[in-house]
Formats: sequence, C-alpha cells, structure tokens
Amino acid sequence: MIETLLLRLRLRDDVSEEEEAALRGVLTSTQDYPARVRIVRRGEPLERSILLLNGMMCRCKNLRNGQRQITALHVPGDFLDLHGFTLKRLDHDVMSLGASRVAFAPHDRLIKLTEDHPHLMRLLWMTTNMDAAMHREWELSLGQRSGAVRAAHLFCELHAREEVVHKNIGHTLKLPMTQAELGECLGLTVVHTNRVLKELREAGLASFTRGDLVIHDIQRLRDFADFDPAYLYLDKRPR
Amino acid sequence: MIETLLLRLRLRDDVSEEEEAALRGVLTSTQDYPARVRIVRRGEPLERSILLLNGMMCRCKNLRNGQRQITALHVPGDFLDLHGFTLKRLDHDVMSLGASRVAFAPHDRLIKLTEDHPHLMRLLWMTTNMDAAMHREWELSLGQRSGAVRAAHLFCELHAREEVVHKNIGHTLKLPMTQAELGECLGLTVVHTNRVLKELREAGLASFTRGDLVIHDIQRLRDFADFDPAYLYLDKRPR
DNA sequence: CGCTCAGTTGACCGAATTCAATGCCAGTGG
DNA sequence: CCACTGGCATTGAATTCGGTCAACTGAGCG
Repeated sequence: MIETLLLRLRLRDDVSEEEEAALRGVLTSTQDYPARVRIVRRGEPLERSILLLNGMMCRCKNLRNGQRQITALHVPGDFLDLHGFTLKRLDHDVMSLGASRVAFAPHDRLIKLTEDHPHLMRLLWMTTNMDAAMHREWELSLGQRSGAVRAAHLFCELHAREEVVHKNIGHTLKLPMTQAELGECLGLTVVHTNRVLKELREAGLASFTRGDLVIHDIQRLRDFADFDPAYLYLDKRPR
Repeated sequence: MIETLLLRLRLRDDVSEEEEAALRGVLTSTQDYPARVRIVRRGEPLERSILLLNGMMCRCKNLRNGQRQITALHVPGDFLDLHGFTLKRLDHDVMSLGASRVAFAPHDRLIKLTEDHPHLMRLLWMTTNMDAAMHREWELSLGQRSGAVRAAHLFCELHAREEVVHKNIGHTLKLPMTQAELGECLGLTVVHTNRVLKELREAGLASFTRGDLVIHDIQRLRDFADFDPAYLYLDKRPR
C-alpha cells in the first residue's frame, strides 16, 4: 500500500524497519475517487493528510474570473497535502484527474510520529520541500520558457518522476487529463496548448493524445527542454 | 536577533520560553553581506541554514541562455534555505539584494532540535510550507495574471508581509532592487516592467522608484490585484 | 440520431518582447 | 568645476508569441 512512498523515500535515505512500521501505523482507511472530483477545498480546516496510492491528482488555484492555474501534479507515492499538516488549511484545491485511490493519515498520528521518529519526520519534511522545488521549477518555466519548451519540460519531469518508480517505463506515459488541463499547468489557453502539442508532435519529440503521452525521443526532448533533473533530488544522502 | 522570527512564529502558534531558548541555541555566528552577492550557490553541499536578520535577499534560478527567474523574495525573519536542511543542497542560488545581515544555524544543531523539540520543529516545517504557498501564488501570477496585475499583487504581498512585523508601516516600503530584478520576479523584461510601473503610477496605485515603493492607495491596489492574503497564513492555530 | 465534450484549425488581435536610442543620475578623475 | 563613465530608467517602433473568437470535426453516448 505504501510501497511506492517507501521506495521513493529509500531513494533519498535509509528507512529502517521500525520507521517503516511506524509509517504504516500512521495510515488508517483508504478511499477511491472517480476522475475530476474535488478532494480538498481551499480554506477548509484539515485534520488529516492524504497519500496518493493510485491514479493522478493535482492542486489548483483559481482567479475570481474563473481562470485556473494547476500548481502541481501528483503521482502515486505523493503526499498530496502533507503541508496541510502544519498549515491546517490549504490555499488551493486538490482534485483528482484520473480515477484514484488514497490513504488517510490523521494529524494526531502524525504529531505522534514527529515525537517518536524525528528522522522519519525529517524525511517527510523533505518530501514537502521537494514539492516546493517543483513549484520553483514551474515558476521558472512560467516566467521564462516559451510554451513549447514549457510543455516539453513538463513531459520530461513526469517521465523522470515515473522512471524512478518503474525502471523500464519505455516511451509511453498515462496522463489522465485533457488539453485544457494541460494548458492550466502550463499557463496557456486550450487553443495555444493544442498548437504547442502539434509543434512537439511534428518535431518528432512527443505526442499527447487523449491521456496518453508518447515520448518519441527522450534525449532530444530533454535537449529541447534544457531539462536538468537535479531539482527532483534523486540522490541518496543522510538527512 | 531572532525577534522578528519569533514574532512571526507567535503569530501562528504559541512558542514557549523553553522553545525560544532552544531556538536561540541553534544559532551560532552572524555575518554581514553587501548588496548583490551570491550567498549560496546551487548544488553546493550545505551544512548549515541561514536566517535573515536584516536586509533583503532572493532565490533565483537560471536558464542556460542567461535568463533568470527570481522565485522568492526574503525579508527579515525568513529562513532563507531551511529547506536545505532536509535537501542538503539547493536547486537555486541565494543572493542578497540590499546589504544584509544573517545568522547561521548548523544542521547538526537543527537535528538535535528535531529530537528535543518536535513542536518547534513543526513550526519551522510550517515556515518552509509557507514559502511553498508563496511559490504557488507566484505560479498563479506568472501563469494567469497580466503584467500590471502581477506587479500590483507582488506589491500587496510585500506590504502584507511587512505589515505583520511593523504595524504602522504607512504607505512606503524599501525594496532594494532594480527594475530589471523586479522584472525577474514578475517574468517580464526590463522594458515591459518599466511600462507596467508607469501604468500603476499613472493609475494612482503605486510608484516604484530606485528601491522605494510608495503605495498610494492600498485598498485600491488590492482591488486591482484581486489580492487575498489567505495564502500568507496569518492566523493563529495549534500546529 | 442528435447531443455533448474534446480536439483542431483559421483569422484576427493584443500583450509583451526585441531592438535601439535617449535621458538621468552618481561617482570619479582631470 | 566640468567632462566622462557606467548603471539604471524611459520611450518609440517593429515584431512575435500567445490569446480571442469562431467555426468545424470526430468520438462517445443516451
């Protein structure tokens, strides 16, 4: 159930058997959600955090006029709103993109965890800091990269994040979202997102069709996007 | 020395005398830096984190072609690179904007703190999560707001962050940066930043000249920027 | 079959960039 | 005291990237 999370924590540091047991002990029930439902509403008081087990979710922020920005995408093994453990409410919504399964981590159990397992707590803290690192990379994309490069860069990011979990993912990725939603990640309108995807397709870099991303040439895509995975912190060190 | 940090932590939760003492005990020496020097280089291994006592600093990311994006601005009381405590290196540079003074928090002392003072640690964790919340708001700005609104929103943010520390800040703020650097925060070129500032000035909202920001009408500026300070988490709750 | 939703394309428009020139200091050295 | 310099701010003109509006296609479905 938490295998993906553990795998990803162990990429960055050792996790003892005891810590693993403690982490399992934090989780209570699981729940399934269909695609496109809001899981957490901005501002509502939180008493638990949510671990994504399966599927894909996003965090999004709204402008009063209805414009939306997706600020983060989440894959299995991500704690969707672990930052809510210390913040107690969120500044954004959390919604499912594809059908998803989650597990709940009540905050009182997490508090106990911080008291009994400081090292494990630092690792969880680290995961929220890695989320922030992705936010920063997205800021760089939104502020400085062109639409096409931005899209290519996002594809590289998702590929790299997937690759650490499933070594041989080949060249295809499931992205259960519409072009409109992809545009909300990239800060582009649907129309322009469509043109940018066409450009990447015709350049032989990547094709995105109905929730399936096919990467034709990952190396050329990375070159095109000027992609450096350092910000994903894939190295193992004592923390 | 850490009064500003304490004040801002106590805005969000109680901090006991004992925790205050522990926090003071974490800090070692202080150091002064002139304006415009790089304090931390991306990628370099970190063994301490840095608390900003005075002045202003920023975090910035570079593209290979020299384009830069400033991803965060820091005011006194901010831990510049507390995320480096768990990440062990940064994905960005940290540099001073104006002349600044900092204090150092060695990571081994912070580890001790996580073991002895879990509640205080959760508060420090919270501060890194508040940084991430600002990143998200900047993503929203960069992705969805127009140049002028983006600038106005940033001014509102800085005003609000300053206000919690100095209740009667009036209508003027020190921002020791050039228009070029402001543009790097906003994802705009110098030229367009200049035009946007002119627009805000002529609309009677705010004037930015040589490091001084004068806000003519904070309420109208907030309306113009559609500013909602919720993402700054200025409410007090047990965490 | 007709509905809706996602994707696609064209024509046009506007915000922001690029390129280039000019103005405005503050500092410095003759 | 003034000329010179360099960094920053300002403005204009031309250009481009991305947005807006609108029409059309095609797939899925009741």
